[in-house]
Amino acid sequence: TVTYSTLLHGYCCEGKVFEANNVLHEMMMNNCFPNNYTCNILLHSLWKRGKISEAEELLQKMNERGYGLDTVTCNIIIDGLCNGGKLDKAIEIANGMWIHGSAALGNPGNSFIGLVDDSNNGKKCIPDLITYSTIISGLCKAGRLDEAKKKFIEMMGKNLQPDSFVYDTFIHSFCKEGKISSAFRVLKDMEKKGCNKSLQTYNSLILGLGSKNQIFEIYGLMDEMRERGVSPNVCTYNNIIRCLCDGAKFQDATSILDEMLQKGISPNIASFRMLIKAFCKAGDFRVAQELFEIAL
RNA sequence: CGCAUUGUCCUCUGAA
Repeated sequence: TVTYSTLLHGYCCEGKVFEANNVLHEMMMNNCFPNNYTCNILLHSLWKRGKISEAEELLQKMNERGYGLDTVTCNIIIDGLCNGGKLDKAIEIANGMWIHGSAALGNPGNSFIGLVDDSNNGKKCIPDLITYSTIISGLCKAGRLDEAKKKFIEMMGKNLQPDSFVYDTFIHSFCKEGKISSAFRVLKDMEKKGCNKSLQTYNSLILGLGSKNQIFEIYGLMDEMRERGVSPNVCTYNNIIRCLCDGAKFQDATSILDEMLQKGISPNIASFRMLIKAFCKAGDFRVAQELFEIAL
C-alpha cells in the first residue's frame, strides 16, 4: 500500500491522471487497500486540479467508509478553501477543529454535509503547525496582516512552535509591501528562535531590498548564501533581475542571465518577460529580440 | 515500531 501510494503521489504531482488511475486499479487487483494516505493524496490532487465537486464526493466516501479523516485531510481542505478565496470559511473550520475535530469540516452551511461526529477512535484531530501556517499564509496573501499576527499569537498560545515556513510567510509579506524594517524584525525573532535563513527567506529579502534599489545589500546576501552553502534558484535570480531592470541596469541584468545559464539554472518565462520588457522600454529592440530567441 | 500524503519565494491583459 505504501509503495502504491507513493507511486500514486508521483503521478498526481505530474498531473498524469490516466497513469494514476492505473495505479489505483493495480493496487486493488493486488489486494492492497487504500488508506488515509492514499485518500489524502487523491483528495489533494483533485482539489488542486479544480475538481472540487469530485473532491467533495471523495470526502463523503472517506467518511462513510470509515477512513479516519485526519488533520492532513482537514489541512488539504483548508488550503483549498484559502486558495479558492474562501478564507473565512477556512478559518471557521480551523477554529472548529479544536472542538469538533474533523467534524468541523461538516459544520455550518458548507457543502460537506453530515460528516462524522468525530468519535474517531476517541482521538480527534486538532489543528497543527501546518493548519496555522496555511491560515496565516492565506491571511497574508489577502493583505490581512493584522489578523495573521493574531493567529500567530494564538498558535504560540497552543504551544505550537513556529518554523521557518511561518516566519518566511511573514517576511515575504512584509517585503512585498516594502516594509523592509518589519521584515528584518521578524528575521531577528526567527534567528533568535534558532531558525536559520532558508532559501525562501533570502529570496524574500532580496525581493524587498530590490524594491528599494538596495543592490549592494542584495549582493551582500548573495555572498552570505554562498558562504552558508545555500544555492540560489530561479526565483533568487529573477528577483535580482527585477531589481536591476527597475534600476535601468540592463547590462548587469543580462550578465545575471549569463550567470544563470552558466550555473545550469534554467531561466523561466518570468525571467525573459522582465528582461525583454526592460529592453523594449529602453528602445533596444535588437537585444530584446535576441533574448526572445534565446527564450525559444 | 519505522517508511508514503498537507503549508511559505519569481510569473500582473505593464496600458494612462
